[in-house]
Amino acid sequence: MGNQMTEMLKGTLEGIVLAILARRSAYGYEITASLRDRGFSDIVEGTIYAVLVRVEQRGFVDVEKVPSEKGPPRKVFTLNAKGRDQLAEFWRTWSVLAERIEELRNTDNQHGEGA
Amino acid sequence: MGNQMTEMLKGTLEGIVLAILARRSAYGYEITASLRDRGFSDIVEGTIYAVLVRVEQRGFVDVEKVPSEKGPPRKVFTLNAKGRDQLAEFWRTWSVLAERIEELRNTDNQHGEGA
DNA sequence: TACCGGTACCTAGTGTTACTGTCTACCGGT
DNA sequence: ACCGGTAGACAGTAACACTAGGTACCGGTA
Repeated sequence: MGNQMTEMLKGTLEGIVLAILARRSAYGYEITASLRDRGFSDIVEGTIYAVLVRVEQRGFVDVEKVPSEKGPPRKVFTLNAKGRDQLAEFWRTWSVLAERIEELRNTDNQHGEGA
Repeated sequence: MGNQMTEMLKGTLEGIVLAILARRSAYGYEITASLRDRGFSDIVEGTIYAVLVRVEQRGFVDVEKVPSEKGPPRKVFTLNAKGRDQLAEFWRTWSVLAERIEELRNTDNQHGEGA
């Protein structure tokens, strides 16, 4: 797992988690699974919990404890209004960056246009 | 200047600089100007020098001191083979990440499709 | 009963990164 | 003698994802 991906995830991982919560409420373990399904297979569980603590402290999500049949109670996160604002801001920032980088790639004709 | 962009630049800025050097050799001040031209107007000069120190230490660039008529001698950076490899790796990682995030955006139908 | 594995959550410590603020140094123009 | 533009450099800071563990609950198996 290249650490390059690790560095690139900085600043985007939080948005990714918010985007997943925008679809439906979920708890940590579930979000981790969801990420794996979506190809983010290199993201470790502990990292997700750290992100969730952060978004909770910043007030982007509402939290509800739900008992589960197995293991400790689930901590279900629901995106709230502030979180939706943050998510919108994330998409704006991402769009700007992605656009500029794609322009850069188009003018960069050296990188073995193989694939 | 949202700090969101700041965080997102982590992990991409180095690749951006390498991509600029892939087009032609340049010195720090020039690279900063080039970035401004390309819309990365929020990146500060000092940051670029830090990136250049890093890529030099990692051996991605060759360095040549060229006297200038004004100010101290220019430190001209040229992308070498190792640097081109690193750039290729950057584009690969970026493609993977960008693709996954775009998929996530497509399945996220909540974020006011304003623009 | 005793143990293991899966579910679910949490935390301290580490390394990397970009920014802020400031500094040195050279030069031409006023 | 001073200022602004060119060119480079650096210490300190904040934010971030990862490593590497740990706690707790439960069902199944030996």
